Amino acid sequence: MIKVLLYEDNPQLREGLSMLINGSDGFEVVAAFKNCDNAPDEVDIYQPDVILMDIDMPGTNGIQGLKNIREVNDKVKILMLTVFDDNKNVFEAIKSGANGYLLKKTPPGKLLDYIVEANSGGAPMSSNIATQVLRMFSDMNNTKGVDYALSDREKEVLQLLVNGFSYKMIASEMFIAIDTVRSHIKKIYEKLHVNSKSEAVAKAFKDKIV
Amino acid sequence: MIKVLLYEDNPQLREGLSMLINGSDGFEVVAAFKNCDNAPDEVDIYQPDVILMDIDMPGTNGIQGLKNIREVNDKVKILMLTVFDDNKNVFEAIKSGANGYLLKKTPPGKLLDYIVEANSGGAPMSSNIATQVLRMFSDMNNTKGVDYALSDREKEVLQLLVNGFSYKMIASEMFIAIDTVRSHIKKIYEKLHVNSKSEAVAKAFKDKIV
DNA sequence: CAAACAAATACATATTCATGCTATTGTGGC
DNA sequence: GCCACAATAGCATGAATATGTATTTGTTTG
Repeated sequence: MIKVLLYEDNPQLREGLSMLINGSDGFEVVAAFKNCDNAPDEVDIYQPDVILMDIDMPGTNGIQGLKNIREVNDKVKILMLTVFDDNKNVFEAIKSGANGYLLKKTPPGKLLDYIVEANSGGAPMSSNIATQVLRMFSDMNNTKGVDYALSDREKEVLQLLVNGFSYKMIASEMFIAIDTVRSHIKKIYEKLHVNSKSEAVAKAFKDKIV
Repeated sequence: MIKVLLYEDNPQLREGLSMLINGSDGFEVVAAFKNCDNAPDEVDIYQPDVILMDIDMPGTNGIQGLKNIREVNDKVKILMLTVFDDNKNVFEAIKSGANGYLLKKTPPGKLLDYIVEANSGGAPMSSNIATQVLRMFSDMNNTKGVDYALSDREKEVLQLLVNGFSYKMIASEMFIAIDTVRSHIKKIYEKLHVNSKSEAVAKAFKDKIV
């Protein structure tokens, strides 16, 4: 018997989900609430195996509820439910420890499968969500960054700037005159469209130049 | 009719997969190869919709094959097949543009579902793979970094430094005197063990303080 | 309430930066 | 050989930064 806890503000949908789940063998809705204001306590009381958590709720929303629960319980499986495959929320939910992310339009039969899957340690995701996750993943690790066409020498200087070297230190490190360092840096600023050392350093990090 | 291209070194498995797919309505195996040595050309010739790609193959392996194909074609859906849910390969495959990642023990019926799902833009993953991906994702983004015990005010200042603000700009932005800005920054430097703006900015990025 | 601490303010000074303009040298391509 | 360009170097000037020291005002915590 998989014990399910529901968080959904829409009364019709909450009732519908409860009936669907309670009417299926091996599932039981232990409780259902319309917001997450007391989620951690409720989880503690009802000891569910799986939580279905709506994202958009008045009061404490699903993402915050997820975080609150995860602060005290990282065992219960939490499936996020939403109408949109909103990039920002997906990302936030996943990094906050959600076990899956489903669209509300998920057909009822499939929803039960997903609950089972989550309960046994899987990570059910609606396929467009999964696609999005993979894309984020690959974006995050493949971004070569913009090409600012820095010369080798300029890259070297920028690298040293990033490492916190002063002009003087760069000069002695690279065996060139400090005025040369100045020239290089001026050129770097032009190419990066910045006008201070710290901006250059920040940009170097952001655009993964270094 | 979904056109499938197979890469699998084991002859039995290759035959088995071919028969399964060809024997199902709406699927057709356009070709099957035992390694990826000429994958990009073969993809070009056979124009498949979906590629099933074994990871462990002699010669050019699946990961490399994936990369080679993706250099010339980012439209074809590529499903990786493997016996292990090997962390490193999963990661590498995903960031190289795989559309899904399946374990070989996936039951035949489900495999066909997955092919359909990939063909329609989804990202099918065996559930333990999905779990792993989520975990990687959350590990990667939850690293709070070292705690330097910066005060709220100091964090605010550091944030502005990172955004390339000068002392003067920070002062007017935060409605405080420039001398106060100085004090805050000095304190930040002490806590971060640095002694220049650009070092502070670099450290803020590295340690994900901002 | 007192102690501890963060936030804010002030002043002084040496160093470092940003930016302008100019000029020489070396290298690769046409 | 000439051209374009990167790398080097020099000079000048005003702005910004780093660092020290010291005081006042709130807040939090024991």
